[in-house]
Amino acid sequence: MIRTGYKDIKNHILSQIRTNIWPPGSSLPNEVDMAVTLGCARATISRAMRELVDEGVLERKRKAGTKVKASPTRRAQFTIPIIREEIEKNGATYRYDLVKRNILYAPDWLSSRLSLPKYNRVLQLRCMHYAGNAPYQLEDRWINLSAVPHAETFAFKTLGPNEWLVKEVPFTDGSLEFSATNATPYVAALKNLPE
Amino acid sequence: MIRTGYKDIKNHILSQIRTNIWPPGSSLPNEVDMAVTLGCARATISRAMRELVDEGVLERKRKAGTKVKASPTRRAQFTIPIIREEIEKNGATYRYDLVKRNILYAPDWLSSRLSLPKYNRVLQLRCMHYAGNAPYQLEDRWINLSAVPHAETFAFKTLGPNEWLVKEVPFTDGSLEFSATNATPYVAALKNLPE
DNA sequence: AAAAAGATTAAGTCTAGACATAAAAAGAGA
DNA sequence: TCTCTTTTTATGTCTAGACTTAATCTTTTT
Repeated sequence: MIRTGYKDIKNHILSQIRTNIWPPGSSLPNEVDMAVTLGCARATISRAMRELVDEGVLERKRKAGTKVKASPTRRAQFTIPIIREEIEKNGATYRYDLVKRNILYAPDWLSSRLSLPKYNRVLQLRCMHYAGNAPYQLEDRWINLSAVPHAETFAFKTLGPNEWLVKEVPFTDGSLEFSATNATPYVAALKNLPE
Repeated sequence: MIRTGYKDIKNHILSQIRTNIWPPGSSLPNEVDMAVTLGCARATISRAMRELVDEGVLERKRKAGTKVKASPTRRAQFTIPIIREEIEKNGATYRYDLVKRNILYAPDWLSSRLSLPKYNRVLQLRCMHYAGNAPYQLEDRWINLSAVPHAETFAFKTLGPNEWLVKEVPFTDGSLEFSATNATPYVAALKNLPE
């Protein structure tokens, strides 16, 4: 091994965990010691460990040290596609059509779900996305006009709301909250979900 | 501002993006310049930018530089809960019960879904999870015995398979594949999903 | 024995500098 | 004009050292 990079360190740590030399819950050597035994700088160890924390493998606390997570967090990550990209990736031509455009006060079920104030104006858009000539997806979207007021002046005739929002309101903080059900019964080594 | 940390840099970059000074697709100053104008070391800029790449806000390429992602990747991240933790978090007492334990050859629908070889032995477990006295969730789990052979000798009488697997098979690579449907119609500023 | 004050430790971060590497841009030659 | 080679440039990574900070451990005081 010519050089020990942070990726080598990560792999080393993972293999120690896999072979149960460092079982779940156990403590790892501290950064300084590990840097000495593996022959690299502390910063390199630090980066490797930090990434493993991000990946849900390790836990760290000041002074207490670094531990293998007792119950490793299983994280799923997925990308919310822009519909156009999804369709074009499959080789079909994308077509967009606005079916309905409506400004109204948020109905109760919506304002309670989003904890909006009473009488909050929202823009309702109903759009069809076509793959070739076949209807692909019906999008029913509600935009909070007090958060994105200039959506009111845009017609959404040719550009879908998702793409418009992505372009016009480049970045907004906030958490994406949604519910997903019906995981398929699944097996693979140890990873699966209750039905 | 006493010191400019990498978090300050991140916030700075994000605010430049939000205010459209650096619109989607545009290039950011290079690390060295930015370090000079913001008064910190290049490594600090580098870390800030690297994290923003991880978060799907920026794109970087050697020599080409750093750009604001044109269509920011919306990433959703969620944690697959250990059922016990989920129940106990809500204040109820957790109880586990094994309903069925069965070793068999993987049925066709399963082996094709997981591309297992023909005649692959699997362990089927059906377990009830109770919150207090009320049934909370029925778990139907299939474990690939050629991947985790020692699952065969464990009875799963008192400990559920999820927790056992997490403890016994500390870490395994592999991707978690699953399908989720029925996103709730949703609004908040710009974030939502097609129904 | 309990509470408060202090010491110690390990992670968290920043710096300045170095070298590596991918890719774009510029130049040379056919 | 096209292809090949060279240069340039911005990111990627590593290092050694310093300082900060949260948390634990120890000691002292009540």
